[in-house]
Amino acid sequence: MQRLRAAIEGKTIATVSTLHAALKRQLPAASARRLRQQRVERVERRGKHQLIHLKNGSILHAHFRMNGDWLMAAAGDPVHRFTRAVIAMTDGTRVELNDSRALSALTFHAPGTNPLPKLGIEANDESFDATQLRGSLKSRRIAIKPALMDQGVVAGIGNIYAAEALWRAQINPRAVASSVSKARLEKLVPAIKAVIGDENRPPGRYTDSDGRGRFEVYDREGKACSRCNGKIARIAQAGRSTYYCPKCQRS
DNA sequence: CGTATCCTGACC
DNA sequence: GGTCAGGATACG
Repeated sequence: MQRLRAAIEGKTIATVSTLHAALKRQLPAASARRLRQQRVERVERRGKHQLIHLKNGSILHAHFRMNGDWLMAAAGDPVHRFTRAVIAMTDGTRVELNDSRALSALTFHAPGTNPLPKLGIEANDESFDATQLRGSLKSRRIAIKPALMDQGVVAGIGNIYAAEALWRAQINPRAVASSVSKARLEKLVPAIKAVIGDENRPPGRYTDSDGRGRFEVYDREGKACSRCNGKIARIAQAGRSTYYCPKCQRS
């Protein structure tokens, strides 16, 4: 996001091209054409969504889903193997939407239209605290983990961060969302802020260059919990894997 | 609530 | 050659 902002804010789009059928479907040539010669006024993040606001009020919306990332290149550089779309600026800067699985979203929105679904509060919002979270969870009788992944509760929490935050706050992922105590939520809020704000965790990278996992519970089934030495378990919730420590994450 | 769909690299 | 993972969406 910061890199994208630095690369294109204040500059003018020359062309936007899609290189993969799935992306072409989302951003047809006619829409891509409407982006030409538009100045990028600002780049905004809302949860996992990235909004590129253009001079005439139209918006280019991007969402990486799981694997996507921006690659910065210059005119003339070879296009990366997994680049699915390219934003070329008039000064020669090139930004590539790199996504091996091509599940990313890239869509055009005419001036005045809202590109976003209903989103909950941002984790870094000042007013995001235990009271606020309790309010959003009050009526939710689903498990806390899928509730956290609901973008309408807190924007930007995915499968991995939900599990990591619950581990930090020592909350059982199966606990009913509406019944999690205020005291636990008081721990959960800073845990979410810490996990989401961890700049050392680039998107789409689950392991360090040396191959060591960088998460406390995610993808660590059967391994020892770093806090209590319990054995990390894996369960399925809402069709997703949930990893947690049954010994120190009790409801 | 659950399940299928999209898509493809990585792993068996 | 088969299975899985992941986020969002659509649907039973």
